[in-house]
Amino acid sequence: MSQEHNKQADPTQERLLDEAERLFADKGYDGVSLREITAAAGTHLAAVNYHFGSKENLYLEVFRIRYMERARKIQQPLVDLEKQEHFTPEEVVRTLAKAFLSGPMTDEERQRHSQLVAREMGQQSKAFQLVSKEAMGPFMELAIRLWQRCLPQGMDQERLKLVVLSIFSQVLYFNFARPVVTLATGREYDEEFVDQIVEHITQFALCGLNGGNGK
Amino acid sequence: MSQEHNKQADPTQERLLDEAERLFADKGYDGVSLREITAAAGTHLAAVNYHFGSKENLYLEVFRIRYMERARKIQQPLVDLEKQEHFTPEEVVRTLAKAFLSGPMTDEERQRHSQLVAREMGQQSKAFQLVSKEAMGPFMELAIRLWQRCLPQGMDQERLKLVVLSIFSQVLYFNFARPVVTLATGREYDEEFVDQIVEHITQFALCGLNGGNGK
DNA sequence: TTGACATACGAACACTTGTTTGATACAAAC
DNA sequence: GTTTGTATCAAACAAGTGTTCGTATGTCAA
Repeated sequence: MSQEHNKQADPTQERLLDEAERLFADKGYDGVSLREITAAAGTHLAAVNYHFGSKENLYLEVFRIRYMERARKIQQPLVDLEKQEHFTPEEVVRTLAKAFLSGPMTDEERQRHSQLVAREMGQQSKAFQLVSKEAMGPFMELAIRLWQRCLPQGMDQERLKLVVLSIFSQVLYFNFARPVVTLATGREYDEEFVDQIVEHITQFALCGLNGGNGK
Repeated sequence: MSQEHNKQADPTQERLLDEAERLFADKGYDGVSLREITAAAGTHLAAVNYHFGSKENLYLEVFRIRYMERARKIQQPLVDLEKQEHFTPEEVVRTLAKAFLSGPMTDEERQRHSQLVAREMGQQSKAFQLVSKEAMGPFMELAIRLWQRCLPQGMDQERLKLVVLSIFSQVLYFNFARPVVTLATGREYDEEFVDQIVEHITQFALCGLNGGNGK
């Protein structure tokens, strides 16, 4: 029945990674059991240790594979922007905000992405080291390069780093702390509201960039 | 030996709340066991169920008592500011940022405060409902009232809410995601750096307030 | 002394946790 | 056919989980 003689379309490993990511993002590492994950993936308990060795390694693989793949997708628009000859600071900020808040992924994926990383930001775990080295570090350097190229006046790198962190804190927050945002504003995360948030962050950061420099 | 015949100076309940808060902030609800907490508090396992009924209720009491007490302390400077006759938007922002980042509490307390609430922001738990209703809601209304009084031009409440959320995201992030900030900037959280962060957030937000409005 | 009450503590409870083992099925290679 | 390797699954493992129970200890009032 199958097109080819090789493995089926959606092998156990993939299903395990999918369900593990979903549940880890929802409840955190300690909040999910392997039985819950394997049941959701439609397989048996021992499959985790067979395919991934341990629970901790399954968690890390979620970051190495699923998380990093999305991180690259998110950075892509900024990578493309760098290839252009001219661009404005406003374009950089808006591209950045859009990439995190209304990029090509589904809404659920974006939320997962932020939830996963937000859980790791507070402590220095292996997952945190991976993310900060492979995703956040390069991302930060890229953003700084872009602004240093297009800002009319030079701005010292130290202040630029704080700016990047401020923007990053906002896109992260508006993604993962949705219950707070919804409660505070009374707005659901429909397309209109997300566009509004992107515009808000863009203006907010842009003024911070220009105004702070002028002072 | 004791001064009085009543309870000792630091009763079991208090020690339990202290250690529970510290460990919950560090490892999250599911990451800590009652045995770990009771051992740290120098008492026995059954003490938790005797004094608090259950693990979940101990967790909630940490928020009801320890967290809320600090939340009031943090809001106090803004409450005081509201009593004054005149103040500038810049004062509001700086007071707000200072309250969260360099207030009267110890540095460790501030970190705990942010870690605890950051863990709850993603989901709609009982602790989240408590915090958002008793602390974040009033805090947000207070900040909006202050700005509406002192901003030269009126600003619609909807945009003001987004501004408050943006500022809040930054103070939260710079407190609880310290590993990221330290890694990105190479700076430790000494007094000088904290002052720098406060100043950064102040300028950043202030420009966002004025600039965004003029557009 | 007697009784009542709050607190402290050890031991056990029933249950869940991550991990391991051994058996089974199935396909490809020799 | 035999062997080899991969994948699946049930069952059990030891360790850890939150909770409960019974009892001891101390203090204060009658």
